[in-house]
Amino acid sequence: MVLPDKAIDRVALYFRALSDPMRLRILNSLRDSERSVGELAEIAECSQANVSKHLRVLSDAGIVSRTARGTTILIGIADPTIYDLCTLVCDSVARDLEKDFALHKALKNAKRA
Amino acid sequence: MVLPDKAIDRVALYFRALSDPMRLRILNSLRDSERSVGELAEIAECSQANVSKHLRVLSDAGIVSRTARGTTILIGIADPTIYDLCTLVCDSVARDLEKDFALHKALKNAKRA
DNA sequence: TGACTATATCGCTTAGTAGTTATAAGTGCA
DNA sequence: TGCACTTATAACTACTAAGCGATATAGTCA
Repeated sequence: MVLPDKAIDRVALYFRALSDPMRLRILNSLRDSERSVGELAEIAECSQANVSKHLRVLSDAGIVSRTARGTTILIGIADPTIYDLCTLVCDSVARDLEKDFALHKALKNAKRA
Repeated sequence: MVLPDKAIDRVALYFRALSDPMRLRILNSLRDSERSVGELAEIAECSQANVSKHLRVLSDAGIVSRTARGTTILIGIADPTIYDLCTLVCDSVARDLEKDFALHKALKNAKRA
């Protein structure tokens, strides 16, 4: 498959939006319900200014949506695909960790022998 | 779902490995077959040193494997999951672009009216 | 209108990373 | 042993991004 450079850049940008622990924490806390910026700051244990910047990255990537609700802004998931992505990656990471663990165990056994 | 911080960091690292256009190009050219570092540098139009660094990032994330074959090193895909990921993201990006396009068209029509 | 609340943005510092060139390290071969 | 070839690393520059505090903006209510 040949992908045009622009598409590749776009895909890279999407992955980049998901490449920060703080942003993943934010997304994780949006699984069940929408939340205000303030709530997210509290949950993610992070300053409001910082959360706001991360939300900007996420909404630029089209992952997150904002809805003005009175004086607050509700943040929700615009693209549920991310949870499929995260599930895939989690599985992959888990397999990797198991492999590490198995290797570690094998080394320990080898040393004992 | 509550994820431990370490797991989140690991997932973020995985996404980060996929968040660079050059690395995506490299991975894209590994779809059909393994390739040497030199070949990858040629395909991706990028210096050998740079490719080497990108490959380090990819193999640290467990995405790519290296096999010494004589004097060269063959790079292959260790975790085919990435292609599922890329497909999902490509679809999502495509939807987004269509939305942009529809919006653009609507705006043009509105202006004309 | 003015005070209050919620969110976004600015300026700054620090850290990380993509790219470069030059060089080192490893392997196979004459 | 020394040469050619392939890959990895080091040192450097330039750029990007994360974090913080302070400030600006915008909506709501008295």
